[in-house]
Amino acid sequence: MEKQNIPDIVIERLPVYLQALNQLLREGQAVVSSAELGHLVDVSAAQIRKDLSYFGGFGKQGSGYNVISLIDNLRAILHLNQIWPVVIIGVGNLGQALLRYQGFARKGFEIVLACDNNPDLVGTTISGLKISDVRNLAEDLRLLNIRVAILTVPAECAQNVTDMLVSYGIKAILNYAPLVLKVPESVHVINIDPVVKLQTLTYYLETED
Amino acid sequence: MEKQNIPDIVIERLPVYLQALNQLLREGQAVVSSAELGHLVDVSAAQIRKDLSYFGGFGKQGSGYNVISLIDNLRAILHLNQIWPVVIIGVGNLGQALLRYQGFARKGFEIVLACDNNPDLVGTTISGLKISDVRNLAEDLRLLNIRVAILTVPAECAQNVTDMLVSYGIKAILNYAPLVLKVPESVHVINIDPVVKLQTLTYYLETED
DNA sequence: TACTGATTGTTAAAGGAGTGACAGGATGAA
DNA sequence: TTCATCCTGTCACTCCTTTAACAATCAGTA
Repeated sequence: MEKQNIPDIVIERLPVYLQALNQLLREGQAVVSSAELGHLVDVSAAQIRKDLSYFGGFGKQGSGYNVISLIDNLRAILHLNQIWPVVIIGVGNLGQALLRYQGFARKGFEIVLACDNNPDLVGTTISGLKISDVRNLAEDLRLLNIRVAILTVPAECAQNVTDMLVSYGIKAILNYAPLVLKVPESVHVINIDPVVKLQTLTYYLETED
Repeated sequence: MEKQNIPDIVIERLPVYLQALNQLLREGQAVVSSAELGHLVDVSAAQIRKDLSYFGGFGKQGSGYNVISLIDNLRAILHLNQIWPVVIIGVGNLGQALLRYQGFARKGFEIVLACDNNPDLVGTTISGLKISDVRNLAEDLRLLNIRVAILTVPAECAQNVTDMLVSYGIKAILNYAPLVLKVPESVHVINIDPVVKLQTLTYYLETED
């Protein structure tokens, strides 16, 4: 209902706010002002208030935002009140590292499936999860009701794999492969190729070397 | 000289264009139109022409852009005509995966230093590189003339490590730690916490589960 | 209760970014 | 050479995002 009118860029900031709020919670802070939160995440206070006001008035004049309650609201907005089952496609270096990463579980995600096409890998266990054969992907995804995928395969097969994922009902892809994936409008993709990000950074560096 | 007036968002698109152009080069295509390139990277043709025109007229009316020459120009703009030495700070799962990743070398970067504070790791060799003690960081960075860092340490120590890096002359940080780093204006940071990206994606998913 | 200080939600204005349209140059064919 | 076609670079316009300002409201104190 609310979805269509709210800019993507606002949505991208919400998880960052959530991150900072969780830190405040750990430190035992009960209330935070837009100015203080803005300082933590490097966003202007006015912008934070405007972003949050898209979803309703969560703050209290004179004091600010209740940390716990704002966390709850943001989690609801971002649909983080459930644990999302996630598949990792491609268990190379990066896929294995993500499998071992302990940061997903507490943040609303659980890696419940990891698959590869390498017969040496299929059947082995990494971080408590048995690597599945990509040939079973359709059934695995259906049985586990997975709609979120992390794609860590080589660029050469990334589009093929993506087409499979889309046809099997995947709706969100976190893409580590170095290319722009073609997907239907109903599927959401975020790219995080480290090389692209580094190449953005070097633009700003002096080259007198 | 050109730097100040060009929007960050334009700069962020350039490496993506470069990625697609390299693919065209591998496929042997000599010339590309803004429309075709736009289709590859999911950007409008007008936007590509406008982005490129910030830096000069690289195209030819009637035919389009010469692939090789546009690659050369973009590489120059992004300062990729040199190999940038890079340090990886924190050799946990993710740091090790990035160390083993072969995708940096051909794209303008070389991991020349990896360090950690874990005595069990220091001195071991991963992917041909001997892990250095973080206590030697100041000298290592100076000797190797490193200005680009990849940060893969736990959130708890990320800001401390960042302060060290900044004081030792690091100017660009690719931050995998789940927090917003505080740095001086002269230092550039890009964040790629996978959890933040996933949490952005789930906003767009139906929650009837 | 009345007053002071603080902070939100909202509105209007300012500032940036994206789009559409087209003049003008390049190419190739007749 | 002339003509028809193609595609860039750019300008004006529209749309989107951010900022600044302030009325409304809350909490604490006297």
